[in-house]
Amino acid sequence: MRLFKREELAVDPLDLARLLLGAVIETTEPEGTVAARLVEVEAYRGQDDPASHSYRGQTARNAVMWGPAGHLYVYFVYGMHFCANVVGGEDGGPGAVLLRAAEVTEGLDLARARRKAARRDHELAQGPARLTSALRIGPEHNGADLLDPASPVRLFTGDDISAQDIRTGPRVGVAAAMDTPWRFWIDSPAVSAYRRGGRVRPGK
DNA sequence: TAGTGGATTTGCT
DNA sequence: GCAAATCCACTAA
Repeated sequence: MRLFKREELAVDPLDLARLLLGAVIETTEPEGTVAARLVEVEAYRGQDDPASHSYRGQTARNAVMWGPAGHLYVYFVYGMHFCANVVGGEDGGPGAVLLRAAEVTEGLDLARARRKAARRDHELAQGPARLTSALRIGPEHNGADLLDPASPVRLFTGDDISAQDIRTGPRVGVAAAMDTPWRFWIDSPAVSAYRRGGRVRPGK
């Protein structure tokens, strides 16, 4: 297992998404280290992708998406949760891959303590906000370099996943992207359940 | 076990 | 103002 190289990640998000399946993300805190193997991701591009945060241009929140590949983009959603992305694409151009689900492989006790609602281990990081919660990724990690061995968040290469084991489908919870199958996953109990885009619960 | 309401930031309309 | 790349506690059967 080794850290990724910057040039490996500076590719189109669609290619980066496949690359990240099976890769391992690891966070280190004073209390210990938690590592997880990515089993589900979604690609987000730039101005040609209406579902992307970067579609309408650069803002204070999504500025990291325009930066160099290999950094972490963390954003806040629904007033409660954080989601983590790996920045891809070329410098000066937006692009990122949302980390949706992973299997915790190291630091299980720590992850269980952080995710008290998870009744089974495969639920520890089964979903984008659960993943950040299990790994304790927060706003302080926004813009962190995933390729620096001294960084609190790092990204390692994992198993080679053969193309035939990669499943694709529409992205989850994205109203504007029902016809772009940019969600990628591999068989695992930790893959999150698919939910249709648009307002899931109309009314209220 | 299935269904629903709530927490509460960000940025566009 | 409103909708969003969500999760979980609570309720009813």
